[in-house]
Amino acid sequence: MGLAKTEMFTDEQNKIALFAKVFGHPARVAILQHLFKINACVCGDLVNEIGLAQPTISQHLKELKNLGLIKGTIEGTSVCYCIHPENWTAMKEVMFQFLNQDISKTDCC
Amino acid sequence: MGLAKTEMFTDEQNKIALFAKVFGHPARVAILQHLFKINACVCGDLVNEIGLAQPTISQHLKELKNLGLIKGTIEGTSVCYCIHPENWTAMKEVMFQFLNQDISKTDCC
DNA sequence: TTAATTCATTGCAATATTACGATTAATAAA
DNA sequence: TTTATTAATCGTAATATTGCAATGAATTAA
Repeated sequence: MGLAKTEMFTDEQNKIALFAKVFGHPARVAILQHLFKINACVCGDLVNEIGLAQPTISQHLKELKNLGLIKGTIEGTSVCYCIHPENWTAMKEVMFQFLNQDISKTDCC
Repeated sequence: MGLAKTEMFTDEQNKIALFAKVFGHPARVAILQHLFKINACVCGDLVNEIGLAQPTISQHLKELKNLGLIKGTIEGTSVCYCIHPENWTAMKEVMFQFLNQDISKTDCC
């Protein structure tokens, strides 16, 4: 199939999976790291920074934007992308809760 | 293609992407949450708990096991799965570092 | 207006993922 | 031994993802 049966899971589980999925490609990880690193906003420098073709980067940026993790503003002919702070923080809350589950009881096997 | 060009990225970026990818499906999120919730180990109860067919669950468990996040021990005819505490903690370190990047400077757009 | 620049979109090929029926392997119970 | 139980593996169909060339839309420069 290639199609996840999302209706069988809770909203929280689906939300975690959606966030995780977008981090599941090294190009998107690299894009985000670069946006954090460069204090000012960045546009098509990402195409040079990362070694992929322009349409490929554009596609990855779109996915990050769709999830609300970044925002892009048009500046003349170029587009300035940067982290969306509020949404990033909200995403962190969700992911932290998942990653921080109590591990102390898991003493089996 | 459908094939990520991992050679263009750092080991860290690829590692983050690999961990994130395995969390990128709600069934695997649900499996992990259940393993955390059930203090004792769990085996094919997961098939009942989650609504997917046995081969599907088995496949998801395999991916989690391949990454070292869970471990399985044979107990008679059934297999007992549980979180791998050390590896989970190590994974958390990597993910936290990525998620916790300094957001205070990102005041653009 | 014309050309140049930047980025999004489209279309497509190659590969990956998801799900499950059927089967197999291994152990336990009768 | 025979049968049941449990879980892994195989094979396959349906869909998703990745990457890029070609193209298009929008703005700027000449």
